[in-house]
Amino acid sequence: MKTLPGLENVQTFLALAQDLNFRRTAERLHLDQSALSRRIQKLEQSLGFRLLDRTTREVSLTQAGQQFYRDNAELMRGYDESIQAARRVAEGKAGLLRVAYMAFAATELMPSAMLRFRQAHPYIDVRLEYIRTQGQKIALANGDVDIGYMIGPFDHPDFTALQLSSEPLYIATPRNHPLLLRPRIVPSDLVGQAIILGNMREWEEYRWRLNDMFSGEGIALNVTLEASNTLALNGLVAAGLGITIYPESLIGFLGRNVEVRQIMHPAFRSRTVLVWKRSNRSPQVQAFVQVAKQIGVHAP
Amino acid sequence: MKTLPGLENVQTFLALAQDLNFRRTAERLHLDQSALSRRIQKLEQSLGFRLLDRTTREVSLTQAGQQFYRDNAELMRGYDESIQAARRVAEGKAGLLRVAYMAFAATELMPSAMLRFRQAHPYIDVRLEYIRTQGQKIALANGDVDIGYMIGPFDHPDFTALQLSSEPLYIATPRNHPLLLRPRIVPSDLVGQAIILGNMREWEEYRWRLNDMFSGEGIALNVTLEASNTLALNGLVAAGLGITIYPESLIGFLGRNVEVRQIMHPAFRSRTVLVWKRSNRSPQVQAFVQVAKQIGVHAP
DNA sequence: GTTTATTGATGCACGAAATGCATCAAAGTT
DNA sequence: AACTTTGATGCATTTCGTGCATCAATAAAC
Repeated sequence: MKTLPGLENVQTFLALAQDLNFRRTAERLHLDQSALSRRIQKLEQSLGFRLLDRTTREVSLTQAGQQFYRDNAELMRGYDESIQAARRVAEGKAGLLRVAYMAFAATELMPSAMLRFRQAHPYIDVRLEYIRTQGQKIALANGDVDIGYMIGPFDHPDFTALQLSSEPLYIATPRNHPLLLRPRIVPSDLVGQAIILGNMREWEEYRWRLNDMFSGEGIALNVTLEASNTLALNGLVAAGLGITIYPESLIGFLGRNVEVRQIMHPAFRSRTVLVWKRSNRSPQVQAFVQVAKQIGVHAP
Repeated sequence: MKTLPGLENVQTFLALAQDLNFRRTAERLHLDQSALSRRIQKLEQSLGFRLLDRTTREVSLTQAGQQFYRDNAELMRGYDESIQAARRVAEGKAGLLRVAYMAFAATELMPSAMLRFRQAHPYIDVRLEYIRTQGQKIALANGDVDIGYMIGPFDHPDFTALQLSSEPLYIATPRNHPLLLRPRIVPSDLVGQAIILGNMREWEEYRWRLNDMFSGEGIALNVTLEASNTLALNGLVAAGLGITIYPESLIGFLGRNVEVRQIMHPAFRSRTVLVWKRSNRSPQVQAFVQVAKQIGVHAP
């Protein structure tokens, strides 16, 4: 391992960069001004370039100093977090696991995995967070969460994705809808049907997938109304304004004023995948994957 | 600024954690074994928990030590990079800017912005990378790139998105196609047309957007064939197997054996947005945005 | 224009802290 | 049972960082 220059004094530099005044900073660090002056000199010398321009009257960051400050302020925050993470582990908590989930995993997959996970690993702290599929990809890449339940498929070299379920889709209609008379519903039955869906902002990924399924069958997805929440969606359907399409895991949460029928078609399914960063080899993640994969129902 | 414990000795710990042997590591660091032993003791003491289990015969990382090693190996890599970045700045290079782009920005937007950027900021190194929209979101979040041209719209609190262009879509048909007889092409003309598109893996975002436009008009997007590259796409269209849909910026790259017509509809357009992390305030990014926004054609 | 106050840098003596050497106890190997 | 290798520890030595006093440069005050 190559030894990195100046590491000892980075904190000192950061403190100085904050108020750009040797005497004040020195006082704040309970240090003599001369000592501070020399620390910075030493840091600059070991780096090989200047971080600060100093006249006898004022101090300012050089371009390089600004760059160095931005980067290292961030890194020191990261170091602080790494200590806290390790301390949690040392204190018997086997660590922290941050799990993201979206609506389709919220009713079955996530809760039952969580139940078994808590039993198997009571000392791992779990932090749950509701994030939609698109946001999860970003949160995972950022390291804001460790693992996420999202709408699949998801394919990316930096991530591992494990398909947990593939559930059929259902239509939800008003109670007296003509479609209910049919013995079985297939996609072509939906041609020309007025369809009500959640709006793009909230349901982006799901709607894209639906669009894809429909166009795969050569059927226009005729969205006549959008709703921003599930209650409104249910109400609009019950009132006879159209039908909606729900994955199996959510139909239990529809009101009794609507009827549901499964769409019988191999492509009309919603897949849920568990995704984590390939580089994240923490035991918490591995343990969770182990548990979660046993919960997967209707797995591929 | 709170002072962070143990920072001086983290590198030493990392070196030791790599071969888990005090004597060998000490030698590698040109240090006495006793000194190394004490450094680690001191680090552990300042952290308040053990990092290593040591018997007189073998050394192993504790759980906390593993966690600490994983996190800090990463951080030290980051520190090394921060030095190099600052050094580049110090050497007169005004820094490094990593730009990602996708196909639709590759012909006009990105190259002309790049031209003007190099003239205005000759000392900023630019690294260009071809990444598709979905991958860019992840690369941005990871900090692998600074800024990206992607298919819009894109809305996320962590990012700033600037719409640069909104270009019309065109159909590309074989030379003798009946649609060419119409005075103008509107979306409803495409009902029932056999459409050939790039496959999902490569064209995911574009296809989703197309799906969305079509379903917005209540038209089925009837994809009869998929191709994995542009040449094949062009060939299949020319051979009369169907038509394809291209944004304006790419029609110049189609062969002479196909004809193009603009789709006349306000929603049938492709938007290109420039996206960067809101937290990334580096002057390179700001400078690039400044230049790129002046290039934007047909801006909103 | 002179004085005064404040800035960061520097010479020097001191002291804390890290190092190297020698040695020890523990544990596997022969 | 003798030997080797492991990491820990006591102690003398050296290194290195610190505080104090002071300096030169510069801006503000008079």
